[in-house]
Amino acid sequence: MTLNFKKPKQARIFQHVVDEIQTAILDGRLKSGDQLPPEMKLKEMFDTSRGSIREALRVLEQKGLIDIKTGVSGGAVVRIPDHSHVTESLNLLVQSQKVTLNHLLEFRQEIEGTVSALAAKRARPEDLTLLKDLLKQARGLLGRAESNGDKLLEIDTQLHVGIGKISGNPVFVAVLRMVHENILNSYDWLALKSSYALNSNFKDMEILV
Amino acid sequence: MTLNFKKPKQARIFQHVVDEIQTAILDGRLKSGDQLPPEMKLKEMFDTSRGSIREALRVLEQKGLIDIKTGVSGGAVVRIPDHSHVTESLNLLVQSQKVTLNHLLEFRQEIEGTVSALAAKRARPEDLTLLKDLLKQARGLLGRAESNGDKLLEIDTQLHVGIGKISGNPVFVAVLRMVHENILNSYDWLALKSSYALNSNFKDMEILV
DNA sequence: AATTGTTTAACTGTCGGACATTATAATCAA
DNA sequence: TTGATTATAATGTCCGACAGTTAAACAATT
Repeated sequence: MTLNFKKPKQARIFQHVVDEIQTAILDGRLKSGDQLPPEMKLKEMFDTSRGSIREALRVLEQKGLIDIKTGVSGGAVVRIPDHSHVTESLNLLVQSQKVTLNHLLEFRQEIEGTVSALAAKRARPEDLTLLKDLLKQARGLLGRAESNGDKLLEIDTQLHVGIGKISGNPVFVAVLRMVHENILNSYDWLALKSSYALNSNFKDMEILV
Repeated sequence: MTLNFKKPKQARIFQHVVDEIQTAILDGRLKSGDQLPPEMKLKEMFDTSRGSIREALRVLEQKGLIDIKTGVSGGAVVRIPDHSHVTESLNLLVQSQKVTLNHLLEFRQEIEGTVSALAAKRARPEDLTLLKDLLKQARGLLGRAESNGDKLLEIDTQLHVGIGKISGNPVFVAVLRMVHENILNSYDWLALKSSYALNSNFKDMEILV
């Protein structure tokens, strides 16, 4: 037995505030778009100081759970959480070289293989025609290989995330989005536009169409 | 074109402090383990108030870039980055997206299949013996099926996340952790201890041992 | 000499008050 | 109606004070 004691980590008031509000958001008592009370009100509700409330709000903001506006009728608004914050924290790992581009590519490769198989079982006809169309566009752009990098990127994203959607499992969508965006971030994409990467990029989708 | 304007989002001092310190960490001027100056010193260095410094520290802490200790010679210490914060924000994203337990179970099933295959290719002998031992313990506990739920959970976690580690790809580890934690959250785990779920729980590991 | 107990001081944690800045909403003018 | 002006409710920022925590230095006890 390695005797794994954990330090109690001194309870801090702002942390309690964070937990309360976060729980309220996650279990639906606060829905996205809802306004939180102003800081002075929160300060009273939690019986604490404005400073502690503000520290809690900074954390919730960083977690992507609220947005904050200044001015009259401003304040904290519960946010629709999107993938951008996950992407950002994965990006931190990439930048600190804890995760490499190869890790990301390998992960995407593997996961797209399985999700494609799933998607194949569940795809409706209109899904397939959409995919087929996207693939056609992508190949067209690849053939020319000039200025249309932006358009290609857009289609690329739609393809990679699209199969997640077709699979019907939102967990795949979230994970695919996160990885995809980070790959885009760390790629010198244009330099590799005509390389092997793009030619094998859509490999897993082929089985679908 | 969807006309994607972005609001300037009013520069805030703490945000500037966050950016400066984060950049210093990411480009290596601050290495993990390094101590940041105490709040009073930072307040002078950035020519601002202690409150703004503290808000910045809360954000950096939430991002997983620093740890903070109280007491003499305490303060902010640059952290070894790990995947736990990716896991946490993935958790938030998944939890806020109407994900069902079935989605999670399906996702885990699929991803563990692929990651196991990867792990099989890369496992060193000591990895295998460790896995084998864990499996043995798990089966032992399952056979008895009494009080040792906690111990079983611990082994369960080590198994599910362990193959990610063996695969050598930290992205898998983060994602596996996320799925595992979320499954534990939504389960009335104890009620299902002896059900199908646990018996097929380790299926994908079998190919390894 | 090696524990155990005590004090010190350098930190973070918390509070209250004040004023600056921002941007909505109400008011008034054209 | 429209446009400019003003109030005002909120966040953003600063300061000063004290409480709580703990590593380290020191003293006492065996």
